[in-house]
Amino acid sequence: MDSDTSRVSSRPSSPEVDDIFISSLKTSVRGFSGAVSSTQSDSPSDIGSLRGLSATDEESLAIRLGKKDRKVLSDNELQTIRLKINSRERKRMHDLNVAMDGLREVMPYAHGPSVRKLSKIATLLLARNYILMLSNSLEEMKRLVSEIYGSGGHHAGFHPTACGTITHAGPVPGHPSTSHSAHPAVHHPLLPPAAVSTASLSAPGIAAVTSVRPHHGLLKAPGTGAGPLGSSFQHWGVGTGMPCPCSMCQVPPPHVPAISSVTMSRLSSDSK
DNA sequence: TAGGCCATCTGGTCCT
DNA sequence: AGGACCAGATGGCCTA
Repeated sequence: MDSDTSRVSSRPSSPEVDDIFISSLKTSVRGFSGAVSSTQSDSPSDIGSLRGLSATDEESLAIRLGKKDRKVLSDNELQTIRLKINSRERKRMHDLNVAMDGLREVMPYAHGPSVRKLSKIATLLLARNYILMLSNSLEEMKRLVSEIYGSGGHHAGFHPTACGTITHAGPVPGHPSTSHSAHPAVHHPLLPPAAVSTASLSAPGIAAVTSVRPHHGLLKAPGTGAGPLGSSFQHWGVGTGMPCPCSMCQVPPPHVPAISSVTMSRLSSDSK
């Protein structure tokens, strides 16, 4: 199910498009909008504006392009300007996607050729919940530390063995891969309440998704099998000094308003 | 085939 | 004035 990766690869971003766009312009001067979408010239925005570069249209475009002096630009000038603007926009969106990929990489989610890439919306929602979970965990850890060591607070002694004999070689933010199934039921900030209530951290609900459509199943009712996301959240790396958010190590963090009902409904209905 | 996701184009607005 | 940002529109690809 690496359809997404194939899709991505089959859709090379920016660079090449310029050539296509330019060539399309060469073959059809009137098609100012006909870069990749051949039918784009039929769009409402084109009607009565960019379609046939008549003198009047050129002028109107010139005005829109900021030529308040109503200077009439030549076709080449207009094309050049449009190409430049389009190129900038593509670059901007490309940079945005790069940043989105960077965010995906540090998310507690399985990565690999066989795992479909998180959608943008899913990435953002997951990131949000992840941050909330980290915040809750941090607060809880602080609280526990103060409780355990009191005002004396020799924090140096805090941790490892506090979680029992289990080795916390689990994932840390940015390294979501390992997991251990030691502690079964833990509040999962990345799951909506409904999912959390029925799913353990072995997270069936999250799981199904990874194989097919991660972002949807992620917020969906429990399925079967443990997924990377769910398992990856069970523990934190010891070496990192990060807290273990599992139920054995701490009380479940307060309920986090994970996702709006609107989003939830959309994602759940989207799950298929 | 419908729906989801995405890339791209485009025009408007705001900022420097 | 030019660039960045944003949102709407459109069409392509993919999955169920």
